Amino acid sequence: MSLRNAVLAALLDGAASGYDLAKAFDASVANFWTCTPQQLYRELDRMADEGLVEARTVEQERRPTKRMFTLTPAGLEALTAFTARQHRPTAIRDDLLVAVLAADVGDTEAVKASIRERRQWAEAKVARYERLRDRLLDGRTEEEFLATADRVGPYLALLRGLSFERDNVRWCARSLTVLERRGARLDASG
Amino acid sequence: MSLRNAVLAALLDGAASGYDLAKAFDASVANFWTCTPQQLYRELDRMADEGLVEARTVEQERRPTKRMFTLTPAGLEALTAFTARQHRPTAIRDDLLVAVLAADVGDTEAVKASIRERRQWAEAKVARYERLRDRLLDGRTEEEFLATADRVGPYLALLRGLSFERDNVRWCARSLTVLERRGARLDASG
DNA sequence: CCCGAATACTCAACTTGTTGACTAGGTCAG
DNA sequence: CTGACCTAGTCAACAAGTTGAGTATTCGGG
Repeated sequence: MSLRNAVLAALLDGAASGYDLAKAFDASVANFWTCTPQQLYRELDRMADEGLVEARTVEQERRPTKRMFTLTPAGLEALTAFTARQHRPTAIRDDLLVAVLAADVGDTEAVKASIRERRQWAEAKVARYERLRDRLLDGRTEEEFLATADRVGPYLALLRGLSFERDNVRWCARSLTVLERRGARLDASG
Repeated sequence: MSLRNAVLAALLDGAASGYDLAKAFDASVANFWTCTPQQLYRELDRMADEGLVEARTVEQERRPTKRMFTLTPAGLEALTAFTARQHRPTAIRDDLLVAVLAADVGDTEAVKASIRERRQWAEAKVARYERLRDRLLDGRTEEEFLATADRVGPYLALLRGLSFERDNVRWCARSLTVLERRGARLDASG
């Protein structure tokens, strides 16, 4: 039910095709909601059936026909109702953490490699988010932006994604030093 | 497939019943993997079928009969194989963030209330994790613990949960001030 | 002595999320 | 001029996660 709300929120930025959303998600909503194209198409169909979005088929010159989706008043209402509801806290739900939990018993070297890889990925994500932030700010200071912008929600959501990934980087670095020091110690003693 | 690995990792701490796990999860694995009791029972049955865990039925005096599960060598092997695999990064996947994304358009007051509630919840979680950490450290400094402990994985995973919730608290506070200042400004101007 | 909570599950139905294969033209680099 | 990637989807099947109800006993509080 919540992919639905993420889609509604994404459509606040204007009309989009399923294909657009599949990629645009990556630049905005993906901070906190990922999905595959299939999920999007399915959900968009359902939402169209229920009148939350309107689909217009658009024929194109040298490209496949696409369907553009826009929010309907009913969709906006559903989104507002959603924002008025309570939201349950979530956990991180990350395979890497499960692997770290078992790192001492399992393949420690492989886990260390995974952490290194994750750190790099998170650093890339941080850089990406920072570019997005700069684009949103568009030369203004944060102060100015917050005073003048139409909507601050997307900025706040972006900040959460940014600090999450920064935190990931820090944690990866810390975990690596711990596991490496430990490896050295175990080598020396046993 | 990953609840499975979380269960295997949880069983590293010793035998447990489904019911135990349903609660113990909250104290260790829940940092990064939540589930309902039903999911656990179902998964445990499957794992028993596949020989990853062994179930012993234990009759009790004044309580319902329970089944205690222990890791089998095959289970340990499966867990090791899991730690050797690559793990995909995850997003936060939090309804509250979707609501914040649409906060300007939706019910802003309700979203602010949700953020306040979430902040409190996260603070409670931080306190809980800190108690757990103290119990793990058991009077030792972190340095000492890392040098002497059998397994450091659970500690590292705990640290990730802890910093995640601290980050949540900070973000909630920040978002609240932004939304409140904005509310005041909008009231004054229009 | 009764009510509610805790222990320890089971069964069934449902919604979400994932995976893989398929269609079919357009564009661009080598 | 060919092969790989991009656009813009569709269909089907499955795995994972959620929700709600039901069972049967025991313990503690008022």
